Amino acid sequence: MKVSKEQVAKHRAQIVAAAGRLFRQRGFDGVSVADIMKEAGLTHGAFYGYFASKEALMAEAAAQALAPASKYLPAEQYADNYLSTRHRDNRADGCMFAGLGSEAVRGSDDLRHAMTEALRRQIDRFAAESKGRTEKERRRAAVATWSSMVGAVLLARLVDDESLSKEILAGTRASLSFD
Amino acid sequence: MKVSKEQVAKHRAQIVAAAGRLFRQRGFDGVSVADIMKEAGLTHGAFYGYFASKEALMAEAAAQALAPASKYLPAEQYADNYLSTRHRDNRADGCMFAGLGSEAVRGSDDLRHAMTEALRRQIDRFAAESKGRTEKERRRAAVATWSSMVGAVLLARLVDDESLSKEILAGTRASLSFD
DNA sequence: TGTACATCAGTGAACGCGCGTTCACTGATGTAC
DNA sequence: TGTACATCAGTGAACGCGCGTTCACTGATGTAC
Repeated sequence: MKVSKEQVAKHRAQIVAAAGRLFRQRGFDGVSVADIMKEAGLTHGAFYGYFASKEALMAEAAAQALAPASKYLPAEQYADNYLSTRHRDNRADGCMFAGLGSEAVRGSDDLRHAMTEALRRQIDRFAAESKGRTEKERRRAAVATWSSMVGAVLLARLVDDESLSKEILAGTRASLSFD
Repeated sequence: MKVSKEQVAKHRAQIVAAAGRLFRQRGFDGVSVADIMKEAGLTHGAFYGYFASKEALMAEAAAQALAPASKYLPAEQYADNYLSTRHRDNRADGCMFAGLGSEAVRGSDDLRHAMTEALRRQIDRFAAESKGRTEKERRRAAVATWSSMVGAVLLARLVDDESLSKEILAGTRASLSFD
């Protein structure tokens, strides 16, 4: 049955949000269109009224999940949260790069582009709070900082030894220093 | 038709090697059992004479691809190679962590265990060549170094802008310092 | 404001396809004499 | 060393299944009068 325009907008947002969470939790290939639509409270048939393909939703869900956070945190605090066991254990709401990075490498141009733009924002942001006399030095520090944060969460999740996992998070956190 | 014992051993090695390359290149879900067997020069039906399941092969191929390199390189030189565009562009023979990390997180216990053991070896190795007066400090440095190297290759591959990609590799390389 | 009808979001069955896995069969290997 | 036969690695057809996607249909929405 037809549904009001407000419902349509709400349903679209629900689909994108559900996809963002499920993809991060189970990976792009680990989630079916039917899974996403069920999570959004609809049946799978309605999907193609909203998106051209699963691939198109992947790019849109990623762009949405990568949008800048509403509240800004200083880099020190951001790093504390990022390198926490809470983030490590909460893939569904966590970082796209650490959660879907190696799958996204093989993704569509749109997906990779959305991730590239988000990465640029992240580096610019860190550069503003990094040590270094020149802009070049600060960017260099920002790049290294962000690489190590993403790598650390990825490895901390991968490892099957809780104490090694914590060592990775804490060791990486301790090696970071901001302005 | 039956085949000699030498052939059997050779075929097994070919399957594991083909799987290691294809998985890294296209991801676990992007490669079928038939793809692997074709690459190994056999037909798909023979697969289950060698392995109990695709998942079992995933763990074995990972363990094999993670085995310590035959020739040892000093950390400085290892980092140069690791953070090169050559490594970035050669996923099939590259690092398992950067290539399959976010998929392996959702993998079998065996797969994750093989990766954990390889990670331990890598950290021990770097710790031996890291700066720091105490063993604790050297381990901390090694953890941070390895996190940033894995993260950098992952991000350098993901990005759709060649100059940003190179900046990630070079910026991360420049931030590393060994003993 | 009330009524008639065109629109179209959502449903659920159905499609074709590729996947992991199984299996009856084939024919070379390797063993027993 | 030569022959007869049991073994078993490899083949390729077939299986059931879940996937992404399509589509005829339904019925609530929203518009025209």
